[in-house]
Amino acid sequence: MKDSKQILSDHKVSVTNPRILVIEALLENNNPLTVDELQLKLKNKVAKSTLYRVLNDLKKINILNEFTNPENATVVELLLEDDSHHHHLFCSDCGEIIDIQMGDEFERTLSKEIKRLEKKFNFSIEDHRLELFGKCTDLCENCS
Amino acid sequence: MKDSKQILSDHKVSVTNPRILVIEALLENNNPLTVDELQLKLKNKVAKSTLYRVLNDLKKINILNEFTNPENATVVELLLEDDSHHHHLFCSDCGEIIDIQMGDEFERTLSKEIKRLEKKFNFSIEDHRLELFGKCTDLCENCS
DNA sequence: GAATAAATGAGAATTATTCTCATTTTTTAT
DNA sequence: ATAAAAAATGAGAATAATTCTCATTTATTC
Repeated sequence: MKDSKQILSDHKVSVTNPRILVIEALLENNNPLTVDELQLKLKNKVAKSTLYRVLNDLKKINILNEFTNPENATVVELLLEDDSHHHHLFCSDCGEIIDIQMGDEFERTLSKEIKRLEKKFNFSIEDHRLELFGKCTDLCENCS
Repeated sequence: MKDSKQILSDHKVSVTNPRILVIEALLENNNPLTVDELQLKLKNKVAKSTLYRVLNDLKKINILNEFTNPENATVVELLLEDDSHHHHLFCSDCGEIIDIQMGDEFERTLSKEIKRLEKKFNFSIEDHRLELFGKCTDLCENCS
């Protein structure tokens, strides 16, 4: 597993206990967590205000991705250098969020479309996000 | 312009003044509005609690699309029968949100990918959302 | 290791949204 | 058209998520 202290010093920010604990909690999970789930994992070890501050710190150094699930709860995940571009699949039954990669053909087609839209709307498009919504049919223990 | 009273009665819900005003405010704009912007447009005419209730009512009858902008503010737009499937483009300078349509080739490629992912994760995927982020370079009066 | 700078914890403040309930409006049935 | 019943509204209280404040603690620098 990656070294949380190393991650922090690589990004030239102070290495503190709350930051280490938050990064470790996020590293333990392969998939994104809601802030509530994260808070639970850290129970008592990091103050609520500190947790939010640390999340903002990690966003500032660009190693945290933040988005919302279909219930509008905030979801976070670590984004380390070697993670490649990915999207998310949400289960509306159990709330699970799965990281997905789209195939090359998809990303190529999307790039073409983005070029077209940039011209059409005179925009410079810098990023995109694709979210898929559905139900995990029998994969997960929460969904029957 | 569409008749807001008609829309409500077509969906078998009571035709009330706050609902009419909210629908009309949304009809006036082609692009989505944040709840704050909507509240401003309705200034004094609809109570805050009623506005939120009406938005929930419209969601229940499936004529309202709700999502969040990159600042996590709630954004809403009317979704009437003849509106076709579309996505959103966000300007990070002025906050404008533009409805966009993707070309057929894109949607075809996406469908193929979705089938692949359904098998891979044993999911039934029912919906998707694509969001593009960028800056409108000289289109808009707010962006220099 | 001392001085300086930065981060933390606890809880107050803020913001967005939902809830409560007495009153008003709309619908239904005559 | 009217009365009774049902549903929606307004005002503000309650709740939830997030940010802010500030005295204390912890990290960094030299």
